[in-house]
Amino acid sequence: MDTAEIRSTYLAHFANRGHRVVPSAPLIPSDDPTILFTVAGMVQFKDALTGVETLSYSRATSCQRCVRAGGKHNDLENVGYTARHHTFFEMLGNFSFGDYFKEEAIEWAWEYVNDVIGLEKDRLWFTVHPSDDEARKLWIDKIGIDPARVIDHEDNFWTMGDTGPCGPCTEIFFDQGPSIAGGPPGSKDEDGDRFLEIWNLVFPQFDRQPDGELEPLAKPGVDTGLGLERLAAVTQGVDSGYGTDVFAPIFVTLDDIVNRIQRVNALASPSCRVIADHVRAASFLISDGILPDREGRGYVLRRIIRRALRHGHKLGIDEPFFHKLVQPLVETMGDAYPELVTSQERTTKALLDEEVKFGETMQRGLNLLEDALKNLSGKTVPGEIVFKLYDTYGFPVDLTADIAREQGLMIDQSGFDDLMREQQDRARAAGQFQSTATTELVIDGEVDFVGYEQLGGESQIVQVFAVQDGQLVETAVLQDEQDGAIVLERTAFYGEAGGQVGDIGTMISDDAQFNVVNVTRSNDQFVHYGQVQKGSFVPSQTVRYEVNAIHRQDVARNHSATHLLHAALKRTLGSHVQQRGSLVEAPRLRFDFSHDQPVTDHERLAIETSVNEQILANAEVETNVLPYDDAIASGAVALFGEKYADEVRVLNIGDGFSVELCGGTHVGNLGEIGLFKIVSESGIAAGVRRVEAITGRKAYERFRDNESLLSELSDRIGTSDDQLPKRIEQLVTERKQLQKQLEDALSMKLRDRGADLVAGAQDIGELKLVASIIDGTAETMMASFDDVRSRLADYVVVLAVVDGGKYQLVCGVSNSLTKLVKANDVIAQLKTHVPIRGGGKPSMARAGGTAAPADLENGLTSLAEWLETKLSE
RNA sequence: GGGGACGUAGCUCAGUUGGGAGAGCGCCUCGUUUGCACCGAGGAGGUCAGGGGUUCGAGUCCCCUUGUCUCCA
Repeated sequence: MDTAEIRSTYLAHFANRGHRVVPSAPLIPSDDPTILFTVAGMVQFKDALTGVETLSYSRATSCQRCVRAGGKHNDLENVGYTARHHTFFEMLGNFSFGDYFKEEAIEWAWEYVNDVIGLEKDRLWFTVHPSDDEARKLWIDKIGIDPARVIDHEDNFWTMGDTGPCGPCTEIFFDQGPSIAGGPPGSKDEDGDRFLEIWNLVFPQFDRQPDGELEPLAKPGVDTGLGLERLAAVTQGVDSGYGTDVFAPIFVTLDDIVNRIQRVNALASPSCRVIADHVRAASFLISDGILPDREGRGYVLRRIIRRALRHGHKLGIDEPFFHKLVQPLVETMGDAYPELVTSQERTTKALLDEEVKFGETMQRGLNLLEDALKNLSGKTVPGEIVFKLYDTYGFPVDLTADIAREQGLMIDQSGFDDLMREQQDRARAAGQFQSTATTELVIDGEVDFVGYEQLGGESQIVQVFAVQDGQLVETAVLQDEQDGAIVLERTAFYGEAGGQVGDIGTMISDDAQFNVVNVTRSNDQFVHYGQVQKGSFVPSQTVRYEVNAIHRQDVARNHSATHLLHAALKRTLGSHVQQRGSLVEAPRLRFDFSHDQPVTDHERLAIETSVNEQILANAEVETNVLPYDDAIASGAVALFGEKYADEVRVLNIGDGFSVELCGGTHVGNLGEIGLFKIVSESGIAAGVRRVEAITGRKAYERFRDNESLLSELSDRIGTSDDQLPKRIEQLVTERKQLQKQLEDALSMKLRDRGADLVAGAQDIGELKLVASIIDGTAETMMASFDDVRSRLADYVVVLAVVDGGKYQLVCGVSNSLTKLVKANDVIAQLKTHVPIRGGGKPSMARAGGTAAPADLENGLTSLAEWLETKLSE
């Protein structure tokens, strides 16, 4: 049975048993910061399994793409050396959210492996948790398994964390026969590949308390995971996933590449297996929006790619090859994963780029290593050097060892390991951020939101809250001048969501007024925060509410503009652009998105222009409410990390320019935005850029201010606006020329001064002493200094200028004399007369200070005498 | 989230307890030569990533910002 058939028969098997077939979630978990990647089928159902969330169905089945290559679930190092580990694999699963339990789960699993796949009973083994009599009984009595093949195993207990849902599990193993080493589960040889775990059925039935107590869960569930590659290997009679049909075209290509260099059976070569595995992980990660990067998920991806490249290098491949494997991968998996096909070009390019980049890193590392080895004494390369090459320059440790070995050297592995451990400890210690457990207000009921159509109306108050000690507390009456919050039956106020801030406005009733300053959501209720202006408010009271229309309109402009910006970014920079954060408020908008380099001026202009063209075209903003699946099928953009209801609101802005799911408030026609202007672009995290922009009134104000700034500038310079750049250019050039002329003139003048200074030199024995305070700056002093020196053979020259109340001194001694007199000694001598500081080399020294002129004069005069005694020593 | 390294002329880079901003290639002018990186002489080109601090003096030391490379979580 080929892989595609296993996939489809599995999903059909469970669909026939009332399961909703749910498509594979992306590899990036939408809203789970605790894991790097989707590591199992249950990841997308976590909230449903724990009862936090209720779905419209209680049974689901899926074929989930998974990556285990970083964080807690990390199989990276094992890949290639065992038959069963993959960084990328597909997990078939069926799930019950408080619906069926052990009996059905075990029965249906058995029907699948036995009836559908046709695995022989006497090749299957089972494990259960020692405490789980129920599961053991089901296997033996209901299914009729030989009790000797149902093994108790302490490990068969699944937990999600230290607390929370957990429960026993039962596993199905397949015996691949005596030709492969290994023993049945529970035996001492269980780590071998002979007995292959193919399916794990987990039964979350307890809720572990902080004190360790296991409390029975009200609605126990089922969560199973069947390894697709393993089952395919078993049914196809091969000893590992690498031998199955999904891998075949990859190995054909790989065989072709490698066998140009050496005779290798690619399928049996660990290096080739690593490469074949990693191209799947890398390609799927890239198609799910990740790019090789320095941090986080992107870093894990980079490690996967570079590990593959290193194995390619080991095989003797010395040119980019990895990207060539994308094509054969798409051939086998493109049907099941259409996103692979659409991203094929992008994936190939990303891999090729990374290959080139890694080549540069390797070359740089080789140069550094060569230098380090040159200066090495002894036979061992110190751990610090190995570590530095790896840590700072990314040069693989095993490669360092290879090169060292070629030169008869060893590397200090344990020294390296120590440093590595320090690095890990440091990072781990710093990574433990405290959980900010804020007590959130939870309010039941659902508000009737009429804010899309109206800005005002009447409603009854449901609840009122007062602020006490910084917290909201429900109260019977909200008094005059009190800060608090009001919950209404019906409202037009938009509650903060999706990056859009809450509305502001007022509530009025008879003699009372409440100013709303913010509105947030609690479940399906809206909480209107604010202050009582006069009177008081109580539940059941009827109020007239009024949203501030100007604020609403400013926000709407920015929100619609945000959608246009998002679409323009995608069109201009590429489809890898994903929204990473968004803030929409009245004065401005802020949009964070994935992009791995700064946006160039040119791109920025193109984006801005594109948005403004849409505004000028003034299309009507269309809103439709559709079933979620229909909306996605029609190409609407949904956001990672957002949960959507079955019915969603789809905004079509600019006749299809931007089609996005959104619950926010928008303008009616794009022209209302007026003008869109990007005011800043910056990086906020690795691979994440931030754009801030303004629209409407703010954009106009900015335009107006810039206009007046411009006319002020042109007034000052005395030219028209459009001539300003040219005129400034002229002025700058002119200034440069004048400066140069001035310098030339000065140096002409100083040449004469040089002659004068030499003429005034004192003879001290064989040498000439020049010691003078001259006019000019530190800069011109150096010119004179040069000039004087060029006119003399054996000399001591000291020149000084006064510049801004400070002295600058320079002292030079001809090389012929530095054995007798050192320039820094001259400075030291001067220090005894004048409070200056400085120093330098024997041939030249510099100093400065804030002495009175007379002191300096005295100091310089004293030098002649000092020199004479010095020379006579 | 925590470390390490780097940013100097158009390009590749050097710059040693802090003391006058450099080399090679490229470019321009002149000369010589005219077949394989021609040669010789002269010249232009720099906010030493940006900002702040310490200092008489900062490319060099300290802090911040920004960008690039890299390891770890």
